Amino acid sequence: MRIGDLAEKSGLSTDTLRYYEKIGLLPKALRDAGGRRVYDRTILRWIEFLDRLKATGMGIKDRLRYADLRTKGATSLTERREMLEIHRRKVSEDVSRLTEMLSVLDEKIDLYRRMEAGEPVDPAFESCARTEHGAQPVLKGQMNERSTQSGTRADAKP
Amino acid sequence: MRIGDLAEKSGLSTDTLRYYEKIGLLPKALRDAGGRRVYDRTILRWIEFLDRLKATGMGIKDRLRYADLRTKGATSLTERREMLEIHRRKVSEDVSRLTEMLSVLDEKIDLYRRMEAGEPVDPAFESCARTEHGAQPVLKGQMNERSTQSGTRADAKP
DNA sequence: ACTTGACCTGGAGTGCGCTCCAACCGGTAG
DNA sequence: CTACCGGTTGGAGCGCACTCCAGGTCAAGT
Repeated sequence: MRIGDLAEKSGLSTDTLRYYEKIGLLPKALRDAGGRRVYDRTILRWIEFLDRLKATGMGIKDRLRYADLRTKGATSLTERREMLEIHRRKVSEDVSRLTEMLSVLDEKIDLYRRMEAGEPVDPAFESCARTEHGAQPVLKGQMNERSTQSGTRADAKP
Repeated sequence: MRIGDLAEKSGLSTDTLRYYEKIGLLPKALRDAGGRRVYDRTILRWIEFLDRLKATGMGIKDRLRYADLRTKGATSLTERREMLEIHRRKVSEDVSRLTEMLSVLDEKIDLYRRMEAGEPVDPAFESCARTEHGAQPVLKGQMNERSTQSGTRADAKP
């Protein structure tokens, strides 16, 4: 399997694969007679796992650290487990944050929908979708693009 | 309220606040006699919401787009709602991905724990934690830092 | 009057994570 | 033989999202 095939199978570009090898995320590939990288399919598991780490917010440095530990074999098991546990906690926090956001979005989408329908939405307004509220010029009129701002300051950056 | 206070209350740095204003995420602040930015606490809601969008993976361009729509008032309600709906879908997908990862991590952490305890873990090995498997040099010996690699290849760089 | 400190500006610098490029090489098909 | 494809390298460039800095202004405290 050469780099092009691996790229196709892994979903990463050949550039990215070489880059990952360069920085040490991927082990240095064996070469064929012509100096071209040759891969065996087991690398796909590792790439897939790396990808998952990345997709769940682990930065390159930590992935690198993990990759490095992995090359050290069984002696690094504990450290790797600890890294995964730390990551697990982060992912779990992310899930909470995102889930919370889902309901904020639902409230807001619903609010907007009601406003679009012309429903009077005023009292609960702020408490209901306790985030920012759509628009500030409730008093319509004088609301062209760049109106509401620039108290002092006449230049700034035309 | 001046920029320092806002920074403290919002958790953003003064630099970031000015940067956000420069790119248009925040409306141009009013100025006091001395040319210093003055904020009123309502801006905090908006910042908080922006922060949530960011924390849930919305890039600056989209936040900017949303901010821009917001300045247009009620006429942009539908577009804003559509943006939020699209974002909602993304967030929801992220939750799925992260949740999936949680179980992958749990399996792997558990596997590592069992390996640390010296339990024989071989048959289910690959299928159980169907990702990469910890270490390849099961045959220990000759495993110093940079051993396992560089089959062909003797030069490479100089 | 002077110092301090918070603020102002434009612009340069940073770190991440790729992505693209020029210039070259090697194997195969026509 | 030659064209072409897919690989090789080192290094430059990019987009994002800040972050830092020099050099300056202003207002309030001692």
